[in-house]
Formats: sequence, structure tokens, C-alpha cells
Amino acid sequence: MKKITIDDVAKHAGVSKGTVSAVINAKNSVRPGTRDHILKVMKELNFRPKGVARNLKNGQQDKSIGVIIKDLNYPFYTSIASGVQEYAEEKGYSVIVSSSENDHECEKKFSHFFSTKDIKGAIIAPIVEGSSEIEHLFKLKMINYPFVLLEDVKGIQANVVAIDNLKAIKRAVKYLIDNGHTKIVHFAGPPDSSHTQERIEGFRHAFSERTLAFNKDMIVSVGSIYEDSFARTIEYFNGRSRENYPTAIVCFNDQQALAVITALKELNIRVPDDISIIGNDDISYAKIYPVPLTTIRAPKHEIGRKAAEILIRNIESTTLLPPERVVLETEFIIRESTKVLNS
Amino acid sequence: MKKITIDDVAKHAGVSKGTVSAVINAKNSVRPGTRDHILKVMKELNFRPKGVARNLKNGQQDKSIGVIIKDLNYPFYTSIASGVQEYAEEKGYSVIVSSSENDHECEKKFSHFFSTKDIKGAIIAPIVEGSSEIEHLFKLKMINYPFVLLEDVKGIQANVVAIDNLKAIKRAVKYLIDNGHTKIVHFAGPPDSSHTQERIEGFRHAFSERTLAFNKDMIVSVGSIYEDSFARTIEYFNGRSRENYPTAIVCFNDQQALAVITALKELNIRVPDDISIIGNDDISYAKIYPVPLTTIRAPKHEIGRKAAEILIRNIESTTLLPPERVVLETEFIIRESTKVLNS
DNA sequence: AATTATATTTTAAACTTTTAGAAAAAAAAT
DNA sequence: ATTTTTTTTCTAAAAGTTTAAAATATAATT
Repeated sequence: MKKITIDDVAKHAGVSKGTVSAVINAKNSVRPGTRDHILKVMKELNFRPKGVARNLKNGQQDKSIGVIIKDLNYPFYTSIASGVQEYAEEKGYSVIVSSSENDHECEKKFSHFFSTKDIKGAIIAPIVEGSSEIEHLFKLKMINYPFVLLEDVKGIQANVVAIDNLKAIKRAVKYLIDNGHTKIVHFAGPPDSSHTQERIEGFRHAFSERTLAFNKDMIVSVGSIYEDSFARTIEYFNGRSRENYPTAIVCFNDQQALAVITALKELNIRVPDDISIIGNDDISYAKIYPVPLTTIRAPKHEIGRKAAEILIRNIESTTLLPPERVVLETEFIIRESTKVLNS
Repeated sequence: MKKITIDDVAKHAGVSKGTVSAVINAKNSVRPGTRDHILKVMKELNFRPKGVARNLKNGQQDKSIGVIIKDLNYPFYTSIASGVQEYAEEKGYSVIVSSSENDHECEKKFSHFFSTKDIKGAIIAPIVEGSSEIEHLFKLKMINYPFVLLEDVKGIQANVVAIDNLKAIKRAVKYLIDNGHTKIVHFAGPPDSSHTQERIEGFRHAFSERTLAFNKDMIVSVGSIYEDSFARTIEYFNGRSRENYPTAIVCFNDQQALAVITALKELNIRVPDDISIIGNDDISYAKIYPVPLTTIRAPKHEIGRKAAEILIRNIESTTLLPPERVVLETEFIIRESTKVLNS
């Protein structure tokens, strides 16, 4: 059951391994007869040359970077990946993408994988929930492996490209307040994500800047998974009388917002007539939601490009560069899921 | 400008490279003092151990497969990739995804990349347009590199997991015919894709089975890119008088269908009242389209799982397996973008 | 304090799989 | 028979890891 190497093929074919190598690399220095014979033996033994070893000698002709996102099916992440690919390709790098599916082990596995497979650097959307699982990032730092995070990770000094969540949410909530909403709640994201924290903070700040009372019942922990969000929404509204309904919900992201809207429809609550909804991210489908979504646009493409730029700068530098931290601006997009209350 | 190796670090730190190796691998066999010193030297020289070489000795502890899709932002492909990941993980494989962005060079690059980086096998959604660019697939075959195609490629004997496009479209068109539509057109996909061909064939067959005349004006070459589809739709309708409008359009895929619907809205043509639209794929957003889309559901997850299954079987086999060809069934989903004509 | 036994660190050399290029051998051409 | 060309073989190199042996440190005993 041991692995077939080029030596085995050479022995079976009765030639030297150099000749086999020449066949593999389609050199024309080998006589057709010998060639065919070796090819046949290769098939018989099902020999697969080990790419790793091939590359050892060849050196690093192909440059590539990796992206670890959390969800392959959430357009927010794939848009970022596209931005990365766009910039990387300009600089002659290929891009490979992996999804951690929100699993710590998985993220760890991929970061090891990248650093070990001659992938020159990585852009990582780190899972921050459950926190403190960051030895693998330390490991990357130790071996000076270049990487960029898409979210702050407590305890790690690293390159980060982020967005100003606090400011973004503050803007959205103030919009609601200024248009007559008072009973506003925030459906928060995954508990330990810095995004979640920052958005809650922004929500708070909006109230404080408008000198309105904030209380912590306004924050509902919902998460970002579609099914969970749907279930939590049903629960939330079944648990209170109509007069205690909020007039507006600020959602953690567009995916959650869609779940909320769908749940609300189930409950016969109209959007935006009964309740206004604000999303977050502005994924490309947000504008075609059952009711086009008012949302906060994250510059996804830009995030990707910027992260790629920093990463490649680090890859190509011969000296160790100090960590950079870039914060990008968001844009508030008003569509039809919010209603102005003339109170 | 030469690459820093472990030898350089060893020399600078005044230790043997075995010790440096121990530090890199976080072995606890090295005294803290020495460790810190070596770490410092590593930082100073910005030394990055070459993963390729690290893995040479270790062998293949981490198993992984690659997926090459055509578009990172089209949910059809990411759903397939998710299916792959699901199955692969059950079998202990990691998955990395790359997008060729419909570029032949890119596809080639990635297939070389995978075969060369100890990625055990690949699942490829081949670009068939412009055809005949298939030497890279031949190359893979030559070195017995395991791979599965998601579409037939003329001239290549390989594992394929596909769907029965002909049957699927036939079913949809017959549905339209049986519900009173006669002026039906098909907005076809990229010219040289086998999907496009098969779907056109299916369209034809439906007419023939219902003994209705088919003529080639019923096939409009539109492609699958959103912007193109939008523009071609506007063009198409501006180029003819109202009485020559079709009553139904069968689209190449859901993305195209969305572009068509959006263009139609622009032109003040109502869906489904003036024109019925049928999509293809049933991407997860299809049901929340401005008008929920009647479409043909491709078993995306299943495609991914099946492809992964075949791939891993091939990877783990010590003998060369004969190519498999699997055709999966589709499902016709009637939503609100089609109207029954009582003629 | 010296000696011995034991445990911990460090080193040097062997090893991993393939490729590149030089040298040798064989075949073909003059 | 000699030269040229083609084919094959041989050896070094790539950049780390591993391992057995050597060196050093620590502990125990006298």
C-alpha cells in the first residue's frame, strides 16, 4: 500500500528515472517507443508524480494567495473574494478560496494548509465567536507568514482591513429616530464577533447622541444564520403583545434581514407599514428582496482589493513590515423596507 | 535578493538547522533562551520556511481537493462547491475553490496549480466556449491526476457529473405549450457551452413532440452575463413591434432571467401578465425575485456530492478506474413568473 | 566537592521526491 | 571507421525534517 514513486515506474519500465521524468514533462528527448512504454507502465501502476517534489526543484514560478471566508454561499464574502482576485490578478497572483463554514478547526486547518503549500499569503475572515482560539494565527506570525484579517482579533497584532461598523449603524439608527421611530430594536449577530459588538455600540451611541434612553432590551441576540434568525424572529414576536412591537428593526446583516422579513410575512406583519427593516452589507440581492431592502452598503470589492494590496506588499517585502490597519467607509442606502413615521 | 533559507537562519543564530527546525515546529525540546534568540533572528531576516520542503518529508498528512468554478458570485456554482465540501469533509478532505472567471488561461493555470501543489484531485466546471483548449486536461490525464468534470468536454474521456438539460428544458417548454403559449422563444446561453446546445436541443424536441413548427428565430443568443443579458433583452424588444412579442421566454439560467425581468420592467412589459419567464438552476434567490421565478431546479448540492464521491474514489484507488458518467435529474418548479393562457 | 547517573539540548548526517544538466552509451549518418 | 545525433544514465540540488549520537546541564550519591 506504499506510494508509487518515479523509482517504481523506472524499475518496472526498465529505464532510469530521468527518462520517466522526461516523459512526464513532455520533453521530446525520448524515443516514441520508450515513451509509450513508460506511459503504459505509468497507467498500470497508476503512478501520480508528487507535485510537491516537482515544485521543489522548479522553484516558485506560480504565485498565489489564499482567502479563507466563513460562508461560500453568502454573497458578502464572495464579493470580497472577487475584489481580492481582481487585484491579485493585476499583480500576477492566483487566488484560491476556502470556506471555514464557521468552524474553528476548519479555519485552523486551512491556515496551516496555506502556509504549508507554497501559497504566498492569506486573507482571513476570522471566526471570532468562542474567541481565544487563535494559536494558529500566532503560529502564522511566528513563521512570518504574511496575512491580513478582515476583522479585528483581540490579542493579535496583524494587518486588518475593516469597516467602520459603529459609525454605519449610528447613521442608520439616527435616520430612524429622525423619522419618527422610537421603538427600535437591534437584532444582533453572533455573540463574540467584533462586528456584533461594534454594531451594538453604534446603536447605543445613536440613542445617546439623540439624548434618548437606551435599555438593553433593545438588543436581541439573533445570530446571522438564516434558519436561526427565522426561528428567533417568530419567537420574539410570539412572545409579546402587538402594542409592544417595535416599529423598526436594525438587522445584523442582509441575510438575517431576509429571514426576518420572511418570518414577519408568516406572522402577517407588513414591511414597512407595520415594521421598518434595515439590513447590512448590501449584498447584490438586497435590492430584489420581496421588499427592496434599506441597508448599509459595505464596500465589499474595495475591502478585497485593499486586503490584497496589503497582503501582496507584505509578501514581496524582504523586510518585516509593521502591521497596517485600514478602516473603510460605508454608505447608507435607502430603499423600500423603511417607512417615515409622521408622529 | 536570494531567498532566505533555514541555513541562513542557523548560521546567523549560531546553531544547527535542526534546532531552527525544532523552533519552527514548536517542539518543546529547545531551551527558551535559544528559542527566543532564534525567533528574533527569524524576524530580523524575515525568514519564511518554504512549505513545499516542509511537506516533503512529512508526506501527505493533509488531504485536500480543489474545485474550479466559473463564477464565484453565481450561487449555482457556490452551491455545488458546498456540496463538494460537505461530502469531502465526511471523508476527511479539505476543499479549496478557485474561479476561472470564464477565462481559459485561468482554468489552465489552476489545473496546473492543483496538480502541482499536492491537491489530491480536482472538480472542474470546464469552460467549453471557444472549445478545443483542452491540452491542460490531457496533461492531467497523462499524469493520472484524478479529476471530475461538471460538463461534457468533447474529445476528453473523463469522469463527468451532469444534469439532463435536454429533458429538463423539454419539460418546461411542453408545460408552456400545454398551457396555451405558442409564441415561445429561448434566450440561449454562451454559444459553445454544451449546456447551451443541450438546452436548445430540448427546446426543439418539445416542439417536435407536440408537432408544432420550430424555426430558428425562436433561439436568441444572449449569453449568461447579467449586463449582456440586460442589453440584449432591451435590444430584442426594441427591434420588434408589440404584436411580434413572444408570450413566453425560456431563459438559459436564473441570472439571465433576472436580467431579462429587470429589462422588461424598464420596458414596461409585465411579468407574467404580458410575458411568462422560466429560469434555470433555481438558485436560492430565485424564490425572492421581484416575481418569484418559475424555474428548473438543478440538484446543485447533489451534483457537488456526487462529483466529490467519484473524485475521492479515484484518488483512493490504487488502480486506474474507468471514467464514470452520471446524469442527475432536475425538477420543474412552478412559481409566479409564468401564466396560464386560456386561449 | 567530586563523581556518577540521568535528563535535556544540540548537532551532524541521512532522508524525502523529483528535476536539471553533464556524461556515457547507443544508434544513425557520413 | 569516425563523427554526429539521439537516448539513456548518473549525480547533484532543492529546503526542509528526522534521528541517532554527542554535548551539556541537572540531580543524586558519596
